Amino acid sequence: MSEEGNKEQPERAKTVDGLEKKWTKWWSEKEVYKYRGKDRASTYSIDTPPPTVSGHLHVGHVFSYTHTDVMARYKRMKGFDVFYPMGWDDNGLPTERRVQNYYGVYVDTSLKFDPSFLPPLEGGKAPKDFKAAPCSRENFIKLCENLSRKDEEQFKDLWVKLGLSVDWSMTYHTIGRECRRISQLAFLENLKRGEAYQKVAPVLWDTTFQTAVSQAELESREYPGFYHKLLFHADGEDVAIETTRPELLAACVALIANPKDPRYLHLKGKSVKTPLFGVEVPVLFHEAAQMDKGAGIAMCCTFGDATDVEWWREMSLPVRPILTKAGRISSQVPDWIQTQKGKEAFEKLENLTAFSARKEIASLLKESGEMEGEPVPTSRMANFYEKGSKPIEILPSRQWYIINGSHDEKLRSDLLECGEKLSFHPAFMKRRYDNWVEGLSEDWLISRQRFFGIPFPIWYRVKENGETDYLSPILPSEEDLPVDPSSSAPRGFKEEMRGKGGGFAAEPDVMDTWAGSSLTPLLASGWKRDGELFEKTFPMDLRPQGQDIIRTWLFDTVLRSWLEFKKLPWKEAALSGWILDPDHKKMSKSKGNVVVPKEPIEAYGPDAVRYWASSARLGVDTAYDEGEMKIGRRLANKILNASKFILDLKGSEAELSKVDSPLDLSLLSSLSEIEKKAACAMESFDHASALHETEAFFWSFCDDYIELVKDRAYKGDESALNALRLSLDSLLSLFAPFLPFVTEEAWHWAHPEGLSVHLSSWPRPLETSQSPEGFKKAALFLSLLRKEKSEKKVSLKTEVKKAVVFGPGSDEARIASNDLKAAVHALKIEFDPAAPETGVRIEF
RNA sequence: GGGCGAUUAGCGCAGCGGUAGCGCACUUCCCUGACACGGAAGGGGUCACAGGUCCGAUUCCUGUAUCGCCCACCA
Repeated sequence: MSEEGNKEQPERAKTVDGLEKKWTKWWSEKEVYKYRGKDRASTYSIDTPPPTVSGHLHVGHVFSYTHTDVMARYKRMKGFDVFYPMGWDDNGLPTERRVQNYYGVYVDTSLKFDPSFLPPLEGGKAPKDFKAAPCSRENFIKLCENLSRKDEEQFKDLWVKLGLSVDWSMTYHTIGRECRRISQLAFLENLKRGEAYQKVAPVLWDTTFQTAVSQAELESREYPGFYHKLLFHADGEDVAIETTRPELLAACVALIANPKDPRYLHLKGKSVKTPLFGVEVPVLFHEAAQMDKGAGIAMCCTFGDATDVEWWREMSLPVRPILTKAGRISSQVPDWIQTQKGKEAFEKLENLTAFSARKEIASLLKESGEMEGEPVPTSRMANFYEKGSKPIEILPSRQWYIINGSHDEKLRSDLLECGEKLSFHPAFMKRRYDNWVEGLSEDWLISRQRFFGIPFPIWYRVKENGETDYLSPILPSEEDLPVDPSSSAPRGFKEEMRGKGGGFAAEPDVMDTWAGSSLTPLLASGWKRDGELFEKTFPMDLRPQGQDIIRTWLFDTVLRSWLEFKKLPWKEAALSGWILDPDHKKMSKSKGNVVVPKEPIEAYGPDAVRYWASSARLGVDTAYDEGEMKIGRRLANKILNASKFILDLKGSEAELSKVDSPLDLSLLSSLSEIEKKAACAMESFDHASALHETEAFFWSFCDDYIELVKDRAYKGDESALNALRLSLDSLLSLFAPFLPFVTEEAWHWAHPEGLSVHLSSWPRPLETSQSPEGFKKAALFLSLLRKEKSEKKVSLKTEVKKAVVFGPGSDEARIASNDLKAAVHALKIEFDPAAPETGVRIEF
């Protein structure tokens, strides 16, 4: 490096440390990632997954968001105006629970908004005799927004550190005013078109959270239980059934056997009496009764499981619910139990949880001699609400639904058609969508009996007798949205009329969190808010997301978009895999194996962490691997040092017309091949091979090409200097989507007054007169000569008399004759293409 | 029970109808004028198993096993 060189340029860094601060600031000041909004054709719009801000930061976040960012940066360099907003998901149960604890409050929907409300706590620990304070839903939402803001800062900090090229001026919140407005508006549109409806029906019910939940929120878990053999009484005989849920005996409405089962045919048209309670129930026959299960005859209760619901519905059985919403046996003896013995038995079960009632009834049955043998332990799969800790119950209640094709074959096939038209990456992920749509058995239950969330924009008339008339909803007009019906009155009513005869009552429920999330493409692109933006960005180009939420987020979004526009919400869906811990267990908070993303970013640098993430293909579960990050860091440092070497050479320029040496032209051809391969890989969402193609070429470029032309370059050879500079620019661009920091740094060394590398264009392959083969063969022979020296245990710079290069391919390497000679420090070089085998020889 | 994916060197992963690849780790050598947070070279694999198609299969087909995920099963 010359003295003059030092004066012209500030000292160039040798390692990547500290680059992120410099460039994140510069990117933000120069608005490098701003969406310019020219028109639809030049726009590439991304439906970014809004992370749940009340969750803790997790290295898995880094993984999938990097995949998206790589694509965003690639598209930007391809000349697209990238619309890449960020949303914050601050809706839903996790936030609700956090806010309750943090501020020491709970929601009382009967309260009105109090602008001067101050929560009793602000983080910290609650004192011993602390009692949470009630507040209105609106106050609660305000508190949530306060707390979420803090969490969002943390997330934003991470995203910025990681180098996500998000346009931060386009940020949205899922509990924000605009999201509430859009969610309510979209719901009212569904309602208007008859796609949303309410009904009283058995629903999946979580007794811990005391809310209805949807099919999509279920997960099955192993659950221990006992088979109990109960004796029902028929004329002159006992009929034994087996059940794992004897506590529901009082809710029994029938015994069901298979119509082909000879064992029970004689009971046709007869009835039996239940043990303990002496309630008369019919013996009925249905195909769904399995002869080989249990005793082959089952008791149908309202409701033990989905089969009970099926029987109840198809055979018009009565409803005899005995469980409360809290999951306890009700505290009043139901009127269908009429015997004194039965009433006494029921009283012993009152208010017990299902779990305790099971034990109690078993001992009652044993006492009365109506249970055969002892309960037999068994383990079965039971459905749980994914966030719950007790099995789901099925209770009848009034809920809101949105159609999803489960009962509408036309809609179902339309939705399957949507799946056909959407490009899934990787393609096999489509099967999960198909399976889900094909397996839907109920419409989407969207009402939740929670307080925090987006309220339904509905009031009901209250009849003169004080009963709420759910059949006559009162709807707000579009310009009044968002509304909270529990704190404001519908137009034409005074607040005093709330809950009174002739007045109104609010729909107390809130919407499923996915009801809001399923609208992210509408929310982000400004539907019913900014018509111009909407035209330019919707339908969106890309939905990146996790494979675990295909059945929820992806499907729900497709559904809402289909119902609203009869259009797909996006063209492509990119599904990232899981992050596993180094032992290949799924990383999760409960296992305590979560890595906080800040640590590796600080230890290895953001480019290194991005390198690890980018190395994994879409849809492939990937182990957390710091080794891979070390490689990324080494690559980033190498890029810096190779750039430094090239740019420190005197008089280096980047003009193709000045490159005339065949080897240099061949190198550029070889590079062009990589540019094509990388672009092709990127277009098919295979960022990992784009990166690895580039990386492999880059190492050969450093090890072989630079070594070959070093001598010429030092001597100021124009052709070599220009080829080096041209290659450098191209390589920096190829790496830019993956390693945004180090490429930006080196790019600015090369173009001190220039734009960001991220706004430069993706390299266009150059056509040169030389094929790539010459360079490849020269590199091959250089490496053979190096090997020869290494095996002869001499230093690479040891001077040798003669180097002989022979065999097939040696003719093509002739274009590097002088460069090879210089690189191996040979006084003379000879070629012998006639030799049958490829090889080299060195004479000392 | 149905579906989807995986199985290739000690580890992490590519690949592909024609002699098995990359990186890490390992061994040896080198502070060579971009880089020691570096470089050069080397050893290491019956491509899970069994059949089939083919001149030829790690690759395509069928089946089996193991692992992971999704759905169904909850008497």
